Amino acid sequence: MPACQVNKKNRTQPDLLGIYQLLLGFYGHRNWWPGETQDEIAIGAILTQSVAWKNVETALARLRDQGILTLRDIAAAPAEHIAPLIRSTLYYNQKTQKLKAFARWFGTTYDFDWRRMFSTPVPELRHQLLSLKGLGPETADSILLYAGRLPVFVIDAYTRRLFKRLDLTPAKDSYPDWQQYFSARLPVDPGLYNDFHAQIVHHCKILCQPVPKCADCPLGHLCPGKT
DNA sequence: GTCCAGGGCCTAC
DNA sequence: GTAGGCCATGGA
Repeated sequence: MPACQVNKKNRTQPDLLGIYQLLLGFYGHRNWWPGETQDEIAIGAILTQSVAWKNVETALARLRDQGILTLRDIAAAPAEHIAPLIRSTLYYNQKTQKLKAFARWFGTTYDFDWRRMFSTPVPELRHQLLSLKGLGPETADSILLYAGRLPVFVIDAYTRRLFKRLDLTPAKDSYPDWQQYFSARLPVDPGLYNDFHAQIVHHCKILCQPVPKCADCPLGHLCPGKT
């Protein structure tokens, strides 16, 4: 029987910090968002919606090739110029509009100045981001955590998959409930939030796939194999 | 050919 | 409030 199929009542379940420490011990510090600048992090956060990161890398490289490196460039470029460059990220017409809407708002509201933007109180800034068309909670929180280094835990499909398998879930399967579940159980630490989420993504790409690779999994003994 | 990948919006009920 | 369709590429 794979380790992750062990009956859950026979398991001793550690807390979330314990899970993080197991992943950290296995994979090492990942401290990450795969983007060079704050502008790239924000662009990548929008482009990665519902698509594998590899496709985002292709799009970012094409944008760079055309000299579109910043949100100021995105705001200035015509939509018909941007769309073909980001074809690899699926729903490219929608994403072009999302990128331009965010870039325009960033320019008019904060003059493309991240420091100015992140001096806004977090709840107010998050509310502003969520009011933009095309930015939902995951994208907004990715920008706050990874571009702004603010203590906002990001919930994504990987996080839900892994912790559902571990049977560590909030009562309700909604974004705010998941976020509250993590926030209430972890110290307020953007560095921890960053690396924990990075560990989850890395772990899910390698081992906690739709068909899990239980034999090599550092969490296998904790996981009842649920999906 | 089929399935799925780091969402979010909109509509119908 | 919630389920389901839509968006529409690329790699396994």
